[in-house]
Amino acid sequence: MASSTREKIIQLGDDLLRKQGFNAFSYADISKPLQIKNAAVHYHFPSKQDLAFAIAQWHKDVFDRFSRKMATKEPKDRLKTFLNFYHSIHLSEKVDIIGAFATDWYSLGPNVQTEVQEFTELVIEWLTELIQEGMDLGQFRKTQNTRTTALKILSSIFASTQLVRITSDQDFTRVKNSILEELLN
Amino acid sequence: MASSTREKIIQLGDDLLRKQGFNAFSYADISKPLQIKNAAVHYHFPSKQDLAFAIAQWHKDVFDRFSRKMATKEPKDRLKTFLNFYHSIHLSEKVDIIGAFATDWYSLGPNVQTEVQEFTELVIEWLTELIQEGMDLGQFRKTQNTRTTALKILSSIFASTQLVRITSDQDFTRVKNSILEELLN
DNA sequence: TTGCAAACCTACTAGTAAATAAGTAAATTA
DNA sequence: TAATTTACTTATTTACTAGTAGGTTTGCAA
Repeated sequence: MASSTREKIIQLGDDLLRKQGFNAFSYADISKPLQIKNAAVHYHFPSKQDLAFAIAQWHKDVFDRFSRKMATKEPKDRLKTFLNFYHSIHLSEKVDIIGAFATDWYSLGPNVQTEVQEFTELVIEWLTELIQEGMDLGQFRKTQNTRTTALKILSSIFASTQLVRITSDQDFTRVKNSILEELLN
Repeated sequence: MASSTREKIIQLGDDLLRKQGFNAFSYADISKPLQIKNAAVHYHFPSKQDLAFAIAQWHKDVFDRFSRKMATKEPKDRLKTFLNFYHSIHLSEKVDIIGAFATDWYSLGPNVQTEVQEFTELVIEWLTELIQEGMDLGQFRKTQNTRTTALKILSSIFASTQLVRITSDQDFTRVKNSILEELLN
């Protein structure tokens, strides 16, 4: 079964949110490419907040499947896959969803904010555990606070998807490689 | 002489840009608090792009004065002041201007983009020189590529102003302190 | 004191935004 | 097969957006 209209709207909404920002796209930007009418988008997502909620929820689902699939792999490879994922974001000229939601934070309704918070905490905890495990296995250099290390990795990699819009592509690869190098023993 | 209307518009525009995003505020959001009419804002800044340009220019000017004032201080103190500056951004519930411009990048006209690029390069170069100097003086740990280190510091600190909107205040302080600790010998 | 420009205001336009009401065709279920 | 639901469309509304044309006031300069 090909993806439903609902799924296509979420995908396109996510694309637009991360390329242009929540307030920079309209329902027309979604309905036109999908060759449906404005009201059809409202049928699936009565308000733009409902769409934002669905996008946040989708990211939670995807990350959940991702972390399950990665569970068996060793910390180093898990981190590499994570960083490569951000590389693909960079190549598609989007920014990370966390940064996109963060800069548009005050445009989001309370339930969307909660969903975004849950997703973000999921990512941070996953990274924190990964780092702890890598340290326990002697693959990673010891750091004082694993959550802080996780926060620094997350923030520098997601900020890079933003920063390189302004500077250059090379800067992304530099930061990406450096994150791994710094952690490895 | 108290600050002119023009200056007040730039200040308020900058506040709104960094609190809500470029597409989330209107000229009405500027004219109302300043108790002037919509057209008065258009008198000073015919288009919203002109306002964005002036905001970018203002940041360049401020950073220029900042770097001049800091020139005599030693690297460690320069970095501390820089990080404290970001702490004040965090406290005012804004995000950093670089991240704000980056996420709204495709809403900006070419001349605004150029101005933002110049400002950002100014900051990166200032940080790079600071790190090199600190390393030469033996205050900072040696790193392979000083620009990469600068990029990582900049990205993790400006992303933190975004991330802590979603997570918690503590996370900002953690990252901030860790940046300094990691660099110091 | 006249002329003129800076800094506004009044009043408006054209376009776009999100959102809704009411209707329809096709599929699903009872 | 009758009733209902799903997935839309057509048509419209309300509200706001950036931007403009033209008039007014104020202060300064010739």
